[in-house]
Amino acid sequence: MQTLKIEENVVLCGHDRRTRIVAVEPAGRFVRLFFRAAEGVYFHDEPFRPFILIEEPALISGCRVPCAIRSLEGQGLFRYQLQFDCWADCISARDYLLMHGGDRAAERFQFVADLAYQYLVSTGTTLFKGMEFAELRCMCLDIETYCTPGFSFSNPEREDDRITSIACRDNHGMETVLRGNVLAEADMLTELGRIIRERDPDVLVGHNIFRFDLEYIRKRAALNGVRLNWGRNGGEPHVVANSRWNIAEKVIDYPRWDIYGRHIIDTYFLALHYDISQRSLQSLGLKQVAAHFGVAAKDRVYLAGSGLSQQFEQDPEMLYRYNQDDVIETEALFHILAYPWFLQTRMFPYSLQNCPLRGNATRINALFIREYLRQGRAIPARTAESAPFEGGYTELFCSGLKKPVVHCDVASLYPSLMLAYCIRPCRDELGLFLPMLAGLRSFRLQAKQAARECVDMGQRQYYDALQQVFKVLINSFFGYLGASGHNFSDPAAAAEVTRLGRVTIKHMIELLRRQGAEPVEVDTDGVYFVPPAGCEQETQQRDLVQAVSDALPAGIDVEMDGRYRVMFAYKVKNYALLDDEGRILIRGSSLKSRGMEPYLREFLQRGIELLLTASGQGLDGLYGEYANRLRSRKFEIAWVARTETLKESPENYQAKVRSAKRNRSAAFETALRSGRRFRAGDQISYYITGNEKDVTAYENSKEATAFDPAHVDVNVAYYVEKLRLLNKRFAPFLPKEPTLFD
DNA sequence: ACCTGTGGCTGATCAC
DNA sequence: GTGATCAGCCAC
Repeated sequence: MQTLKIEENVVLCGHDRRTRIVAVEPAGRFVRLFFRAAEGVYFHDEPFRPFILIEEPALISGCRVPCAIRSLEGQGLFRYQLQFDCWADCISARDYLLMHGGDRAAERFQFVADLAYQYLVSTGTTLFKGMEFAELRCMCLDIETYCTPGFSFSNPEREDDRITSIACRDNHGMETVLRGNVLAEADMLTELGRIIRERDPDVLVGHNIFRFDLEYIRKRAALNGVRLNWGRNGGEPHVVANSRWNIAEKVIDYPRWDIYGRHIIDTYFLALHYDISQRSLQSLGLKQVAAHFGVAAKDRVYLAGSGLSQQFEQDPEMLYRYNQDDVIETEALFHILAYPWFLQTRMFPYSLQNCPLRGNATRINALFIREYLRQGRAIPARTAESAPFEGGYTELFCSGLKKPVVHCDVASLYPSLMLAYCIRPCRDELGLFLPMLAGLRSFRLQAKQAARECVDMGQRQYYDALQQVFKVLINSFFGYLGASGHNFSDPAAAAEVTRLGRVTIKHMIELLRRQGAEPVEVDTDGVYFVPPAGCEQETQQRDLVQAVSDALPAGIDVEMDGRYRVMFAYKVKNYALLDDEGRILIRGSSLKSRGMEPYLREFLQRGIELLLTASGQGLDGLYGEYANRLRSRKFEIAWVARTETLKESPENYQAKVRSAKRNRSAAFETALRSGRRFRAGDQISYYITGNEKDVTAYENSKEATAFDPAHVDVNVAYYVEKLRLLNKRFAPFLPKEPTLFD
């Protein structure tokens, strides 16, 4: 087996081979590097010159801060690298440039306010080289809190509320629950600090640790007069900034915490990352995510969130077990979800904590900057906001039930087009883009091959995770090209890639038609089609797809991706499939959105099953069953409640409503009425009250947690109407009913 | 102080 | 009622 020599690729992995660095932190005029050795962690300090990239030295000429100027070669806008003696000088110079650069000051220089990034970029070092994931010491942390009766959430500022239990566990055998009925809260916090310093973890892990545990602990520590000396310099965990994390269409507001010498990883964020690409999680709660990955704690204790306080008073040992189960699951999730980030931290100039918080394009941009600076080359200006460009070709040729159906697609369409037609960013003078892409693709193939050949399970997992990481990066190259605000992106080149994509897929459809196939649905890089008569065998279908592939240009390969007994083609990007094993696959937001109330989602799923397996026979009965259940009011409130993610804070929403920038919405109105503080990224479940089917939702919504089974205020008419409308969607696809006129 | 892209469907709300 | 617009979620 050929070994993967990815670390020899200086563009992808940096040009410095130093190993076992686990943290980079400021230390006056130096940086302090922390190394993990067999006997523990040691550090040494190194001189460090933080930098600002700039158009011309004249911009800084009036600034008294001492700096060296390094000239960079090439046509890029930023032709000079200012180098400072220390971080504070660098910040002063940045402020000077902002003050004296005129209207477009921010465009005339480039500064990244991340010390570790700057050090790693300018030295070509990365963290964790030469280390196994298991050597990284991580400690999971979870607290339980007491909530004064009458309130639905614990508040650290309320007098009687407090921490009742702290569970921690590291990956080297330490496991403890600090008990709130034995220790005073102050002693719990002091003991927690002692454990952290003694175990000296590189990573502190928690589920929702950013938005809950750290905040709560800090407030209770302040009230109790306990100093949280958790850092490797004895410093306290502190909020650097209130930050905002954008991932896909989601926005999350969170306080960015820092602990000197350690990384903080929130498995909630990692789960969200996973869900954005897989869309398979029911919820992002610890228990649901753990169940999804099959790592729920053995004999897990389940306690309802609202009952934790009573549990503490009546039988605290049960609460401690529950708390302990939480950290067991958090650790299991960390091992699954953080591994790809550990691998990426060995490549990109970011800390483990920051790597998942940066977007794909930002991380790719950092690779360019690192290599350009190493070669002493000027950096182009960040791409301006570009006009929107056309994307992939989509079309539904016919709707309804089709059988049988084959799916074929072009293997990684956009990367293949960029490589086959040499499409690259115009300002990449060193020509890094395509070799990087080709390198990643070759490494991915090698990693996949290695994973297949591996006998050792650990090795196989390593190669498998590695190839997944490469896959994500490869696919991000197109996104990078089309993005604005990065130094080497080029939206015009991205538009050319999508244009070639449309040409390619249309050519493919034409070739399929010539073979007698009937295309049903096409989306960007793949086609569902009914094979021609006499092409029922899998081998025949493979041959057909191969013929199409052979007729396309070299480097553009079409693969058979799946074959199905029946397809329900509803609309573009919305369809359902029945495969040979009888499994049903549902795609598209109109057929399986999580924004849909559970009873509707369930009804739709069962309806689609009837459609695919029995041409829709039994749908009337199904409708009756659901309507009756609604009318009987015999259901949990969650069955009809809608759960939405708030994309902004309620205050922000109110401001927009006031200035008529947006309409009112039930989710926000419910959040505002709750009296609780909601942040962007929080979820809320609500149901509709009243008696009329067409009530205004935002005036008649109630939070699901406030549901009192005693008053039955659920608006059944409203929910039956929604069911009726959903049921009507099936009508066009059912066999024609005989009517009086027939 | 932060940011990968476009295309499409649905429901809620609001102006007309 | 109808159409426009926005927000949310999803496919690729």
